[in-house]
Amino acid sequence: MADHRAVEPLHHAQEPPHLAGLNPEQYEAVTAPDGPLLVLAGAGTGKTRVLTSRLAHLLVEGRARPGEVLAVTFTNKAAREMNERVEALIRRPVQGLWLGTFHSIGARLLRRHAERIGLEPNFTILDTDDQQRLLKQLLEAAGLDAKKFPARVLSGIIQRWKDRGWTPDQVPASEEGDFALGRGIELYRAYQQRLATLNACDFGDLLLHNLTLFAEHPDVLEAYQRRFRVVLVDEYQDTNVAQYLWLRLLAQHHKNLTCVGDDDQSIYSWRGAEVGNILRFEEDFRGARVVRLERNYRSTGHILGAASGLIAKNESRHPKTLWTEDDPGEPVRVAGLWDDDEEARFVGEELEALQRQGEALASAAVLVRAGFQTRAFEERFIAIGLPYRVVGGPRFYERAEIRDAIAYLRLIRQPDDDLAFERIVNRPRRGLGEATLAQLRREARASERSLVATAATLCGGDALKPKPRKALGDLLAAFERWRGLAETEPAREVAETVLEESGYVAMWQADKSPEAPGRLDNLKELAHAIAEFDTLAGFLEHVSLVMENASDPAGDMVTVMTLHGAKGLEFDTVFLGGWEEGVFPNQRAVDEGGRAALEEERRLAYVGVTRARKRSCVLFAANRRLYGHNWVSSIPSRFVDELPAEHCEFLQRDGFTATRLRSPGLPPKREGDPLARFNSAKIRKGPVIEAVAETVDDRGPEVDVGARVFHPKFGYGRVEGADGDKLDIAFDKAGRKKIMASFVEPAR
DNA sequence: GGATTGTGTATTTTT
DNA sequence: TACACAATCC
Repeated sequence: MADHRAVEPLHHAQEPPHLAGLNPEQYEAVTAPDGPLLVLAGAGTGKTRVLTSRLAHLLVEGRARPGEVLAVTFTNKAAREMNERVEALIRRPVQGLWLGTFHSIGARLLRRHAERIGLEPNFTILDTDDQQRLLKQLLEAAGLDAKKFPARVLSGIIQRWKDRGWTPDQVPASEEGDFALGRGIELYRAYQQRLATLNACDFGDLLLHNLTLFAEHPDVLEAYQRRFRVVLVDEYQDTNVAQYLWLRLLAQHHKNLTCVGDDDQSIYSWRGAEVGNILRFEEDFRGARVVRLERNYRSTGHILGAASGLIAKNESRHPKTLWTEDDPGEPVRVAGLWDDDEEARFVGEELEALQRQGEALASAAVLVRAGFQTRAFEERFIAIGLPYRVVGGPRFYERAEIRDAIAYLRLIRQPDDDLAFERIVNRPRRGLGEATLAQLRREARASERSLVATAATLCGGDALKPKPRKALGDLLAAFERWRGLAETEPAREVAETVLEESGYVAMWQADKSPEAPGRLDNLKELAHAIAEFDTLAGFLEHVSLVMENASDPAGDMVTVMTLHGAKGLEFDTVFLGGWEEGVFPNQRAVDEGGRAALEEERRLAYVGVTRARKRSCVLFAANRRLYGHNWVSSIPSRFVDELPAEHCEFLQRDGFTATRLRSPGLPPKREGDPLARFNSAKIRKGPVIEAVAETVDDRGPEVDVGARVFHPKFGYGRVEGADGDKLDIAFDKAGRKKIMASFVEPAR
């Protein structure tokens, strides 16, 4: 993203900093008059720079005061960066901007007007874990089999509905799939009711409730419409329908909306993002000006050429051609290897070579499609003592101990937070088990009150056995005490006291598992973070909306992460692992999303290649270990074939390490030239992962994973895997089943 | 009520 | 393989 390189100035030296050194297109975008503006900014063309410069420009020119600017991003990081850069450009702090993520601004608006839609201003923001817990309860209450209908799936369905801006009443009946026997919408409604009772929201609600608020209270909407003279949006290609509607409403009065994005980098459709939003911009906002940024300041000619050739295979896109005045540089190297271990070894050796040439490890990254691929690299890097860091994984606030601690704090702030209560009633163990809890829930439901309120009543009577009654009473008394404390003491004091007195810290101190010390450290870090906040409320908001992984890249190390995680970043050298059919493009994505999903996978490939400034290296392996000891053989990704040959260098066998150590039994013995298979393999349509040789039983007919099969009762399906002589088949109509191989025959 | 054993599942994850 | 969750046992 960062473009710090000097560009020959178009205008003269007296230009203010926010206009200095812009190329003509950037200048046009930054200085464009009021009105809808779409900046189509290819990878590495200075997108963030344009956005921040425009914001600075509008402020400096007095076209808007800070309080009249709404600037939205997707990530906190982007928001922070934007703020810093604007301040750097105009050389003073800016206060009063509405600058933040969609979610944080949605929450801010919602807290102001919560009562208008039946919430209290101190509503809790639930995360995914809470959501699923709640949904699970609802599924159970509805008498549905949690195995067959996992809360995780329902949560996904509801989120997608929310992404499209649908309240339960607005979900079209045709959208009701077969989940939960066609009771999805009903469950969605029940879920929303439950949230309202809990005075809680999930992430999707932060926007959806805004939409409801605006629809039901035009006065509120109008106030904001008038207020926001300027609306700026980053990564517009990633907006979902709800966000689009929200923006359109807010920008409607002044119609002064600037959206920056790149349809070729839309990689979040599975999270509800609609590429259509950016493709349709000119229709949606009449008279919109469109500026294309096509001059790339990041990558060499070969890298750009390879990436452009690849992305040109997509049909749904705004055509654009990136160019650079840079040298062609090194061609993109493409290497085929025997298996994932060898792939990792190859990368390790390359990194060591780079290091010998004086390159910093921190300037290199290994990018993969999915998390499981990082393992081979990690093992190899550990083996050769190469410093690395894996970005991603569970976030700080998703860790169990942090969530527990936060549940205590939430409960102090909002006694009716049943989810928080359930989480910590018995952590540490207080002898309040399932039986007591079930009784509590029953009573609570009957009296339509929260668990804490019910518990208080129950402790007064003799419905509970003495032991649990005492334990529960003590806990409630403790909370009363802590709430009193919270009135006077700073948030950090409160948190520390609570964690001590509740026995929570002691619980981990007593724990002898190897993770325990780390967890205690995390709790300390949490307390440290709280110190920055005056109020518990402020901290909790921060935690649910902002808090990120504490990942300080201390020292010189290689970054290993997923392609999704790499968006917006850049490195001198990038290794792109696992370019095999099935892995990348990911089989499941293609199965579920068809051509559109394939194009998204291709965009992901494009994002990957364009992360590199100087060197890009694409890798694929003939054999790969999936979960433990399942080996799959695969053929190179079609994306490998789509890389224009004139920008690539295909490494020959000589480039590989010839000798290998192999653990017993696995995988298929190497016969002849491993590349021979690749060279002869033509990308085939249809099934892509060839076979799970080890797991298909000899007695049954050999059926390839990925094969289409027919079953007399369940109809057509696709073989997903094999276990002995049973095949794991995903039937088009009947769902996923394990079937004896002899019952099916190849389709057609 | 708590510990233990067994079973099923396994993309991507800005908030 | 690894992990989460549920059924099962003490």
